[in-house]
Amino acid sequence: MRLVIARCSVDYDGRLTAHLPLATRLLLVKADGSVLVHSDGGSYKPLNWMSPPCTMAEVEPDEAQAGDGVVAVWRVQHAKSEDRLTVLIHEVLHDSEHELGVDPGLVKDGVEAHLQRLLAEHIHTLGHGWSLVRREYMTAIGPVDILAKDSTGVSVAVEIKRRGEIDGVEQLTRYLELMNRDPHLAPVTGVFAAQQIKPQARTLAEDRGIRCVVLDYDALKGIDDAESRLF
Amino acid sequence: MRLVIARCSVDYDGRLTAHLPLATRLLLVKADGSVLVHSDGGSYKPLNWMSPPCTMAEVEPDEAQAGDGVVAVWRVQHAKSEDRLTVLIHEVLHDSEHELGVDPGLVKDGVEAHLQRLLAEHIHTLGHGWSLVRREYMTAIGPVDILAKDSTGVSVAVEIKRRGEIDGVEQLTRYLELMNRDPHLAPVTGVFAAQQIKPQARTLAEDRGIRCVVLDYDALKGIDDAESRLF
DNA sequence: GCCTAGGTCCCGTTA
DNA sequence: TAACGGGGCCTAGGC
Repeated sequence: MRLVIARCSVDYDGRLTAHLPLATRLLLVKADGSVLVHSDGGSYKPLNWMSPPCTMAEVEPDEAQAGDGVVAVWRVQHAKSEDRLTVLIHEVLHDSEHELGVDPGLVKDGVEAHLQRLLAEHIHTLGHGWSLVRREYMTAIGPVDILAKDSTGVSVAVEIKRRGEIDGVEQLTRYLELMNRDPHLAPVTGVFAAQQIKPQARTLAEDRGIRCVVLDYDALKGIDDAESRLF
Repeated sequence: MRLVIARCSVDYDGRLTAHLPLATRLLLVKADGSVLVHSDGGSYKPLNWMSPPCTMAEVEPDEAQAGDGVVAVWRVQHAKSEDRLTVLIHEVLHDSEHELGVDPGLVKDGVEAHLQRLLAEHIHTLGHGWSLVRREYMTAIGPVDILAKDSTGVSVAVEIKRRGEIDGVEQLTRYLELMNRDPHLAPVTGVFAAQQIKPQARTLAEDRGIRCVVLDYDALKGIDDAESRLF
């Protein structure tokens, strides 16, 4: 990993064109050749960048560039597309190289998959006498997160989201339309379950007879922990 | 901006929990207090991070941590939530501070807004004799990108995307349903215009009688430039 | 302030 | 390989 602090201007040309005027920035060159251009604020997203696979070449400025005060030019070319990043360096304030090695990677917990597992294991939180048929129930247009039966034996398709928005309701609607055409399953009702449900999504869902349920991840995990302590 | 290369482990606890085992990484502390943890590969996204507004405190390791070889602990706490990042530093290999100043920011060209402007100005590329009614035509459920009239005077709602996927077709369908209930507008036909249209989206659109048009940004810009040169 | 829509989205998973 | 769905999404614009 190479770290360079430099006064520079940057141009990106590819899926769009973008330009950064002359200023002092961090240029970060990773071992795989990718380049990030960071300012001293904003978010984790660089101002500009080139993703791997790509190659970086440091070339001499031409006469016009040298006349403008450019001391070096970086050409970063993506290997599989026409995307190109050009850095015109006017002054180098820091330049260091570091050996990092391969990273063991990130371990996550608490995303949608966990919500789905927890809700499947405690399907009775949706209603007394409910039972799980299966998770990831396959249909012709994709998997339904959970298929269950209510206390009267009627099939229920459950769509789970961390944040319930309109496209999640559309997705569940497509599943319900399809499943209700299957005489072995019909009638199938719908439950839209999310940690948070946007007003537009709730309105659309209820307009279509889909029940909305707000999930509490910590409460579900609490039930899970309490039950596992019994064994 | 502070640049630290260190052997460290990192824990994030907030919207989810995540852990990075001990390895050598770049720790980047920006002027606004935000912290990025980068490995020597992957993408522009850090392995872990804390977004501003947040505060970073460097504290002494406790006895147990010191016994594990920890020489310093960074506690990065988000100012408006319970999100917290903890970095346990085992060895510092580099540590430098740099003054960057405020960045003048990025200038972009070629995003959806530009496509919309270009297509609105050259609406005849969709059909001979077509005319623009207006961009961002407001409806009860949101703005339609472009409302136009074809050569016979029939209203056309145009939805523009850089990449045309299924939810764009759903969006246009909702607009069309609503607008066709308005006797002043009906009948309204639909055009789904994008630089690239996914097969599933095309199938769904055509099944609903929506015409699909692939846009060529460079060609539209060429027309634009050619016309502007006439004046 | 919240909410919506777009992104050089990125990135994993799966058909 | 291409497409689809999720993200600690982030970020800009509208109300």
